[in-house]
Amino acid sequence: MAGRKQSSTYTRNEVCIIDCDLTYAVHKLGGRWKLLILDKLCKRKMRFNEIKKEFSYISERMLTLQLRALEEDGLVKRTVFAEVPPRVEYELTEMALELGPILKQLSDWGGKQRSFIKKD
Amino acid sequence: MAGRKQSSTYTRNEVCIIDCDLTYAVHKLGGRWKLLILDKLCKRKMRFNEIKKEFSYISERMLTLQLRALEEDGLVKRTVFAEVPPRVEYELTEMALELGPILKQLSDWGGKQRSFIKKD
DNA sequence: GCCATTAGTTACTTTTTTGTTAGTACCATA
DNA sequence: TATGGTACTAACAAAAAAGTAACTAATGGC
Repeated sequence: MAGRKQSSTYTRNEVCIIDCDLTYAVHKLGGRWKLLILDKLCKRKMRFNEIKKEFSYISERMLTLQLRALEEDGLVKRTVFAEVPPRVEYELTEMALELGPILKQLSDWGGKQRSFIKKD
Repeated sequence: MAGRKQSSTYTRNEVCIIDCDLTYAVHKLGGRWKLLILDKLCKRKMRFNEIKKEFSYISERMLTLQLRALEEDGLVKRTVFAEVPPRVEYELTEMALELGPILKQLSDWGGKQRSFIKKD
């Protein structure tokens, strides 16, 4: 996100893609781990290491990056407790909760598409 | 899609991501231009160059790649007419049409999220 | 024979995204 | 004084996605 060339075609196209509400939305949810994280958090608030343990192979760096992006986009609320060792809790915002039913439908569609493709 | 290392963490994680119906679905729709193309095609069937003209800055290569991926995933039907110069028409499949209402909701959510974020 | 037209393909470069590894701060406890 | 636990950060490397530019096939009309 930081340190991009402002004039590349890549960036110019991104601007036009973000212009559309739909591609904007997918852009916001498109990180590799974001939806999986949201899925875990919709059950309950979790600490950093709890989330990490849900995904065998995610690196701490990636988890941090994805969580920060979700926070910046108003989908996740991050609460830091002034303790040692540190405790940080993550939970979904109202905005993210509204996404739930839509993602459920998308998930159903995914399952259907998958089995449809496999038939061939 | 072709020629990937089979053993990288990237690929191993992808396997586990594709395992989930939701992330699978987003994976299928996640190409930069795919949703924009679907959006145009849901109005009417179109020829290659017609689609191209809808997007000022897409390259022929990218358009080809995205269309082929959509075709492979059963979202777009490609019809080649045996004429010279060639004529090729693209149209949505039933599977893609079912996606319409879901994408509409996602688009609405995107608009809402965008204005919510801008307020700060 | 030569050109224009459509829908591509190929080889290559650029940019972004994801992953690896080692290290940090903090303080309570042994 | 050393150790452990949590939630990170920084520098770097690997992989994928996107973009650029030049080229192709086929044939009807000139």
